[in-house]
Amino acid sequence: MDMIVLLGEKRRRKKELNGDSTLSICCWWEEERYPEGIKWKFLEHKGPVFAPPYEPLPENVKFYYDGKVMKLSTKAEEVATFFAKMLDHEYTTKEIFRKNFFKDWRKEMTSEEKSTITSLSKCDFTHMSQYFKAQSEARKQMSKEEKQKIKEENERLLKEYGYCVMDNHKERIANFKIEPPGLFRGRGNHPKMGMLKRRIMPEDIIINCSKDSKIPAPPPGHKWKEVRHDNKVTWLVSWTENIQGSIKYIMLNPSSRIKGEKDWQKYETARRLKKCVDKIRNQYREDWKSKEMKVRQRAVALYFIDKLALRAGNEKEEGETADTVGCCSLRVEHIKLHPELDGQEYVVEFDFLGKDSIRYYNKVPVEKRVFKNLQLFMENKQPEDDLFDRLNTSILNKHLQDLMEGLTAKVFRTYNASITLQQQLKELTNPDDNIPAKILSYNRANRAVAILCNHQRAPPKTFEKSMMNLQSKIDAKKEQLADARRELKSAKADAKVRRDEKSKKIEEQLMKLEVQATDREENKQIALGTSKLNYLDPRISVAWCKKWGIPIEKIYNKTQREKFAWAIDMAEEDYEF
DNA sequence: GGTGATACTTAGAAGACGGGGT
DNA sequence: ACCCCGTCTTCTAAGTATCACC
Repeated sequence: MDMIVLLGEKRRRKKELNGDSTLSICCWWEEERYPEGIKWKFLEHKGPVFAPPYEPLPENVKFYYDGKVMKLSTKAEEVATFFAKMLDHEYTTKEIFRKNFFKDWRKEMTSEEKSTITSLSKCDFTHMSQYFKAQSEARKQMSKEEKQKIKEENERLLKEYGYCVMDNHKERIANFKIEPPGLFRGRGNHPKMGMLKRRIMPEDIIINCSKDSKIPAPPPGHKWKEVRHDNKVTWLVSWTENIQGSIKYIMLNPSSRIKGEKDWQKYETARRLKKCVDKIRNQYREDWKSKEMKVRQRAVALYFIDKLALRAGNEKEEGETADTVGCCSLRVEHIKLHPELDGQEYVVEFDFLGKDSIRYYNKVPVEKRVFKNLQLFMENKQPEDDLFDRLNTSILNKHLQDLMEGLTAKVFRTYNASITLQQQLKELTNPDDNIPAKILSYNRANRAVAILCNHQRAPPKTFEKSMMNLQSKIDAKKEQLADARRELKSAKADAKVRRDEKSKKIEEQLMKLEVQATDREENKQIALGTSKLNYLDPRISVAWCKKWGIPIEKIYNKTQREKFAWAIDMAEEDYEF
């Protein structure tokens, strides 16, 4: 595989540089890799950190039912506090949320409570809510020493539980704290919103570690559900969550060998797709003409996945989650066909909710054949029928596997994201620009990818204000520049040079602010982080930084540099995706 | 081919932090 | 010294994909 060749090449280069006859290994990416399936040989950790136990409210904090003070049992009170803490959120006004919450809350009540509390609308949590607000206010007002104490306690916890040993490395664990109990908040219109997420106990926990490691001890008086020694998986701890019945895991940080290697491999697969994407595109264009309906549907779906970077679209259990779709699960109601729209022919209008209930809205001119096929697929169907009724992700991925080893639908997103970044960087970088302007170009290239992948964010609540602030800074700077120029004009010859330098400096500052304003404005509803972290081959960015003399810190923050350490070490300025 | 279980990646929001301005 | 705002970090939900079993 390419990776192995690259590995050897890099080592050789390093060896030559060092004049070293021994092979010096310093990082995981210079190590030998395990055979398929084996994830580690040694794994030792301290187990998870549990959520702190519930602390009952002080006596003076009251809950009212139907206008009268009511003392709740500890269990019922705990669940009530979950609701009280969310009182300001619009969640708590939603019918489904209230219904689910009330149903689960009642399960925690004593029989007396159950018979008294029969209506959520008669419950008054405002005093409890005020108490929590005062608490968080008090936390902000804590003295330096108190804050320091908390910080030290967190550091101690991190030091003790935040790391594990996997083979020869001490690795950071991503999420060593067990999720605390609370009310489930789904995204979008989730049928289970408001349900009680129960407290996880040691008896729920499966520990995974190696036989010859020091096995973590359960909290006193408790037992683990199970201790196993499975080195075919990467997780350290797992438990089953009660809302969807799905399994949750404690795994390693992105900077770890096990995650980094996989990430690297992901980009190598995408690069292999680059080599055969033309062939695959020709193939699916041919398949638009197939006699078989199944093949045509597959070919049109693949075209969407490739052209529009849609997700695969697995089936979901109805009523268990928010109603969202991806490519294969698109329904007739999610597209509109326009033989002609705004002077363009064969336009498909997409409007559906994707992952996290983020809306995908796009009007796309397509080839005539695609358009005709879509008309065919929609014939005699109801709006709620599947658009691709002969297709699912399993069929699609099986086909992709035949086209290229390791090819799945998501590889197209990775490939198209990375190749777009590379192209856009080539197109947008102006060699004469200064560093801030070059970074604007980088962000614009990144933005092109985020738009392709439909990575949106809610415009920050303070967006307008922050733009205003920036604008007033710009105005002030302009004023300053005008002053400096007047001074320059009237300055005596011997002071001219000094004055000129001053103007230049102010000019540069002004430009930096203006670039910042442009960047922020363009970024109002776009989230760059997701593509940067998950879709863009980091070696493209590293190479770009090297080529133009941009410090890598301008592109990646500390966490990102840790995650992409392999790429920062590996990529040279001539790297090509 | 369908189905449920499992393991892993990808995702936006919320909360914590910290640096610059006053 | 404090506060405000942008950035970083954490949190955990929501996807993708594969596999065993029928």
